[in-house]
Amino acid sequence: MSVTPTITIDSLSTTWSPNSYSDVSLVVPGYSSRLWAHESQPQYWSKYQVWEWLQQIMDMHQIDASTVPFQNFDIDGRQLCAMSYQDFVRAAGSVGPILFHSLAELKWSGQYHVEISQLEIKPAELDFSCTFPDASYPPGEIYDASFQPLAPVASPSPSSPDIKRSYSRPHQVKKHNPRGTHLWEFIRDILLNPERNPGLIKWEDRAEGVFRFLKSEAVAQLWGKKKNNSSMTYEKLSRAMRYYYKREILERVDGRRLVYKFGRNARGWRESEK
DNA sequence: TTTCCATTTCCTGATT
DNA sequence: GAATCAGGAAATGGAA
Repeated sequence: MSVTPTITIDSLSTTWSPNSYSDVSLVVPGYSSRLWAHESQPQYWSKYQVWEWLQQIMDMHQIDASTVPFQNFDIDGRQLCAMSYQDFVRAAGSVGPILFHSLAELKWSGQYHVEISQLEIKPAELDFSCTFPDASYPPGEIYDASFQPLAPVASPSPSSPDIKRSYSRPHQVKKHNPRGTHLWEFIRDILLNPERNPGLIKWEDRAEGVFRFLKSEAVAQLWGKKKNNSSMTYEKLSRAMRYYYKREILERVDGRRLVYKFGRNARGWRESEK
């Protein structure tokens, strides 16, 4: 599905100001320094850049990529910028508000003036019950507790210091996953977005969830980079992978080196789940 | 402060 | 012989 924009962000107005409450850097340390490498303004992004942006937001907020239907964002920057707040909520569920605010901030930072002081969307209209599919998570696997959807764009005043407390988390947002993305999710995301890390891991049998490391040490280093651990090696990474056997997140593939298979408790890798 | 969890680190031995 | 696999044991560090 692609979202058909109804109200443009440009036409929206609200008391919310991207420079006040929704300063993402307050929520995600390091955001500013990483703040979107694209020189161009979002309305000029290609589809690929839109996906890159999405992926980066997922990474920054440690949101499981499988919870956001990327196919809903098979659009270019111009179409993205034409999406309303509700379009984002429709397209990305509880992650929608984060995407909306992030985009709004980008537009502001790019001198892209957004007149949002007249927005009429009420919090009650926002569907924070839209779900992360429970089935997307194995029993005991939980969503990032640190994930806090930004408050809706309407009242109360975003300048209120209590703003982030004034909206409860969606109840579907599961607790835990305290350190962000799990290793198996990291691996899965590489497989699902090979254009981001070409040649590192590849599917051996997509339908069965069998995959093979092509550059095991490179993957380990990438994982180490993510965990801020420069001494990560494939040896260590593979030990962590083997622990997944017991939890049935991975299954053994006997007799084949560097080959693993997703188990019954691994979610989000099947094409039908995307 | 304690407990829990998901690794991380180190190790020995087996297999390819 | 090197790389990888398997799994035990202990350590680590963040979050609740």
